[in-house]
Amino acid sequence: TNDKGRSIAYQKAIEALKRCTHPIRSYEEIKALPYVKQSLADKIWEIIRTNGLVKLSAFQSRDDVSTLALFAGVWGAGTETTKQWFAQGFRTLEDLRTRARLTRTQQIGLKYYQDFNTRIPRDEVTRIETIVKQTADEVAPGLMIETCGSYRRLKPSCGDIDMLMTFKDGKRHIHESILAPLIEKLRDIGFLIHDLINHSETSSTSHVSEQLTYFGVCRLSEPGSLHRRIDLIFVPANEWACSLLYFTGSDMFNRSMRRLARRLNMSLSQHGLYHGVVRKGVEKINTGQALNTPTEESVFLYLNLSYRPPEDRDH
DNA sequence: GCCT
DNA sequence: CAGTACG
DNA sequence: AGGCCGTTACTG
Repeated sequence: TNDKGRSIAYQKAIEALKRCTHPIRSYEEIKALPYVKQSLADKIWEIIRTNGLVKLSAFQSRDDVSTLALFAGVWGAGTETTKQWFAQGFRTLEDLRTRARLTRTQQIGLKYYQDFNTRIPRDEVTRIETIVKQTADEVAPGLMIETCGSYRRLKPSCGDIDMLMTFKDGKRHIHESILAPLIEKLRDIGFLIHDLINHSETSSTSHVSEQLTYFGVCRLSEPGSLHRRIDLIFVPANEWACSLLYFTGSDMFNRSMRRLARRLNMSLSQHGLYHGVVRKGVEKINTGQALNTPTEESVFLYLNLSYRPPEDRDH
């Protein structure tokens, strides 16, 4: 439903369950897990006992719930849009295609609905990575490129491809005129099929950061290859570590690390780690000072955390 | 829904 | 601005 | 009781 906080609580409980290595024998053992109390323990116990959950089955078979879940698979459509579509009487993807008013990105999201919702095997990500790196060597030499996301966390399959880039020579500045050719070349060789977000060409006047974002759709030339979501992010060298941290995730890991930073009167984002931050409620009175973060390890150190390699960052 |  | 997206 | 990530970034 709309309850954001509850959804987060459920996710935390799920992660706690995944972390639990020993077999669960009793109701009390469940309740002893972090983020699992009465309500969730009851539900988990029912799942263990009956191999299902009456309330969940009833929920999932509701017409609105299953339709909203279907529509949520369209990239570019979120809770509000899917609710609107349902209210307008649409029930199938064909309804959306023929009758719904779609934004440009939603049209792409719908067109490749099946492909985007199919996981990408590691070795395909590796092949895609190779193409981007080779092309970068040709048209924008001197880039350091790291494939992040679940790939860097060593997952056997990935939802999309996340590639982070900066100049090996930290003194060079990220600039549209250098990066647009890379996107263009990738398009020319038939690798990039569509743009979803292309900051490298529509350089906005308002952006203060040097970060450039490209979200698009790519496909390997081999017959039968699916269309894949690819994100290319270009960052200045001084933001490399925090960007690497951010782009590697997982999302829950990032959020807990940012919460910790906040508790320590610091602030952490993909741009950097700041200390001496003064907040009053939600707004910052003082933005604090940027800390020098040459490596991911340095960020862990500032936060008094022992280092965790990417494969241990699922939560 | 759980934590502080 | 609201909505959606990224990890 | 109030928070649950980011003064995150982009679209329309």
